[in-house]
Amino acid sequence: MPKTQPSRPTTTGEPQAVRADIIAAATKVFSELGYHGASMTDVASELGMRKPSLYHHVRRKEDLLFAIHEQMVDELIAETMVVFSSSKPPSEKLRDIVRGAMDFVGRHQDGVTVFLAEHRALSGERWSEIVLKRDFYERMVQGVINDGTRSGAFVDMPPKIAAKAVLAMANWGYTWFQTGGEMGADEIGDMFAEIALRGLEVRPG
Amino acid sequence: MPKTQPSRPTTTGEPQAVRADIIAAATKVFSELGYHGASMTDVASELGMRKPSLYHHVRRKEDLLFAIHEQMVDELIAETMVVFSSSKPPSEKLRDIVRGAMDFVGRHQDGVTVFLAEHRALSGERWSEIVLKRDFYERMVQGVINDGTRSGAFVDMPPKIAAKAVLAMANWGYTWFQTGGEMGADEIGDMFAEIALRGLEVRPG
DNA sequence: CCTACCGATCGGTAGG
DNA sequence: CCTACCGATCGGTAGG
Repeated sequence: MPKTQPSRPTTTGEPQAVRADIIAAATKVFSELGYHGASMTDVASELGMRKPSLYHHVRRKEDLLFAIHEQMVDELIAETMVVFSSSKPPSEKLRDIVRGAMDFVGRHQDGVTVFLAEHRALSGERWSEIVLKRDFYERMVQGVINDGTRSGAFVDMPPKIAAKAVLAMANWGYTWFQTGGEMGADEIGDMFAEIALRGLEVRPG
Repeated sequence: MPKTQPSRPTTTGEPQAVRADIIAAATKVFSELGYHGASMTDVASELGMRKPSLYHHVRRKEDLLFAIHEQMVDELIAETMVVFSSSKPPSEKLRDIVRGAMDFVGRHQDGVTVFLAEHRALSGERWSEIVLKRDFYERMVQGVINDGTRSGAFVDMPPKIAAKAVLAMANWGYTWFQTGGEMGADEIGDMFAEIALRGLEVRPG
């Protein structure tokens, strides 16, 4: 009795869904065990397949790590660009940025965990590529803060330090935020934005 | 009948300097390569010895990870207890806490990196032990914020969220602070404390 | 006898 | 998508 041929011996044109599933599985597994603590067998198991089958779709383990990083930073930049390009005043832009950052952490906690804590295994060139984008994001935030300072809305403080302080609140959320916990990411984002704005805004008094 | 006890590799009999050197080496190596990315050979090399010699002093790799965690959290608690137990008002205590936290990051950047990013490899029991101490530290900070809110000095905001926001600034510093950079940890700590206090204090106006 | 340390190798598992 | 493997390296330990 001859067995039926494999239904899908395609080598070109990987279906988008397959790649997305693989990245999603890798994101979950890497965030739980850490990049070096997770094996490709773990990722394959998450997908219901064996390691050699996974290697049919992925060349190297590091490629998955890079794909996760790229996905996260690209999406965060895209969302923040909308805010940055608006005609709102700096204080409202900063509020939207802090809210958006915390919301992003809530929506992509596993991906953010990998992005913020698992970059040491990336090659120098790939890490540089990610750093370039990450710095672009940070410069948008610094720009908003700088605009606020020059318009007299914010206190005079080095925009780099102020941006680090403000983004830290949301970034750090990846270590403790619980989906389905007492408070939602949106509520927490509102409070962080409140603290950040009170901390930076010049108020009459 | 009593026989002479063979000298086992006990922690108590170990010269303090040797153990301190080993923990220092592991801290450096783990922070650079990550716990799983670093081998015991790497740690041994850092000490100028071979791996089996290192194993004469250390039972398991995980013991080193735990020792680093314990050292960091114990020292941070000890330093913060002094501030917490003082008779200063909440706003000044919070300023000292933020300054102290950032200063701690500057003085122990490698150790803080391991403490904040490399805990997944700890066993459940040992991680629970660390979490207990970490939570004790956080409750001190929450207590200061709560005191400030009840005395009318701070705005009314959930102390847990406010503490997360304030501590995030310093914690996040482990990812970007550079010893010998433009600004010292003390200057950055002052600015973070300024943002945190402006963000939480109720000011007339 | 002790310590500190060595070269060699154990059972398993990593990425491929 | 599988079984069957590889060169290397992992954490940990043997005897001397």
